[in-house]
Amino acid sequence: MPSHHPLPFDPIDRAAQLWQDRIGPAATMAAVTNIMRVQQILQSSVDAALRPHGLTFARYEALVLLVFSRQGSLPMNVMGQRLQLHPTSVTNIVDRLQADHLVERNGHPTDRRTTVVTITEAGRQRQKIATGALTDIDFGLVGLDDAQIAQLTALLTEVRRAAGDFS
Amino acid sequence: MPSHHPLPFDPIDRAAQLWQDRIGPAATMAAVTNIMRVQQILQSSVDAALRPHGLTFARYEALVLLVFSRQGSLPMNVMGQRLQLHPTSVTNIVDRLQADHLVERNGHPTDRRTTVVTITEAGRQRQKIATGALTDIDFGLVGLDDAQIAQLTALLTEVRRAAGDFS
DNA sequence: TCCCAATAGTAGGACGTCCAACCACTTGCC
DNA sequence: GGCAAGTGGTTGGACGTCCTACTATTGGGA
Repeated sequence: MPSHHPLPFDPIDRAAQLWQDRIGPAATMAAVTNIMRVQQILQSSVDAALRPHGLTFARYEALVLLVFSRQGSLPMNVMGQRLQLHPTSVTNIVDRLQADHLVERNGHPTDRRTTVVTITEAGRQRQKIATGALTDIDFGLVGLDDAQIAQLTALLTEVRRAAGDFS
Repeated sequence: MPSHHPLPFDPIDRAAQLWQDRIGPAATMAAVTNIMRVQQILQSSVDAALRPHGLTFARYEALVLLVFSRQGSLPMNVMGQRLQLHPTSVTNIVDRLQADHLVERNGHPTDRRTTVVTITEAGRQRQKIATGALTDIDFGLVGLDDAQIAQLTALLTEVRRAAGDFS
């Protein structure tokens, strides 16, 4: 969290009003700015909860993905597809998890281009602890009831679908 | 955009199902993951639209803030409050805008600790052009009608309020 | 069979964000 | 008046993301 004292007004709403006066319809701009800011808030909260456990949200997501996989292992390119990350981001994350002995890199038995990432027992334990820390703070998502959370998910899923994230 | 081919299924929804089976209620996790991913999509779209004009969304927002200010100038700390950025992020952004001759740094007349940032004429022109590029792509926000966009803004504003972003 | 396009992963660099630490200046209080 | 606490901004480092470029390997078609 940028740890600023809260403003006495909503800066996004104020910017939207000025935009409306000076430029034109501001609804889309306001929505996008809201997404950007809420993401930042959630990222901060989640990372703060994970810091004592030596993880970031990006690395935590990778651990969860591996825990959910059948063998506790996946090729790097599959991880990139599921987490929707650039190959270089996967390399970066796996580097750090490996340095922390939470995952291992192994060669693929038949395709020598492919690197298979396997979660270690330490990785499984770390993931469990981290999951507790995150559920304790509700992933930083505050202020909404169950119906509103479902509504939010539905709206954002529609955006992802329209953007061609999946079909 | 990570430029991956779209998956034939929604990876977030799949993760939520596994979470539900193995860990517990997944609604909050799914909502948070959706926000993270949609933010990433929007950031990519917006930055791609701005790249030909030598801007990023962060720098664009700073330019807009200055254009909207009365004198076209604001102290750095005020910029940080309005954009809800860490002081070091403001320094970084102003550095780059200044290197591009889109803003200037000046001393504050009475408080010598304070640095005042002023937009240049080139900055104003760049902002206009960039705004056109962004409105052309609807800020990357696709798939929602006006009512849904308003609904999304309302939900996210509530999250920001509950998180103590403003009062 | 052999070559070439496609695929998997990595290296290096840019960018934005944050934190910790630091210096300069200002303000408040004794 | 002077010192301590607070404020404003920068520097240096960590992290995650992306892009471009590169190597190694695979697989399909001439």
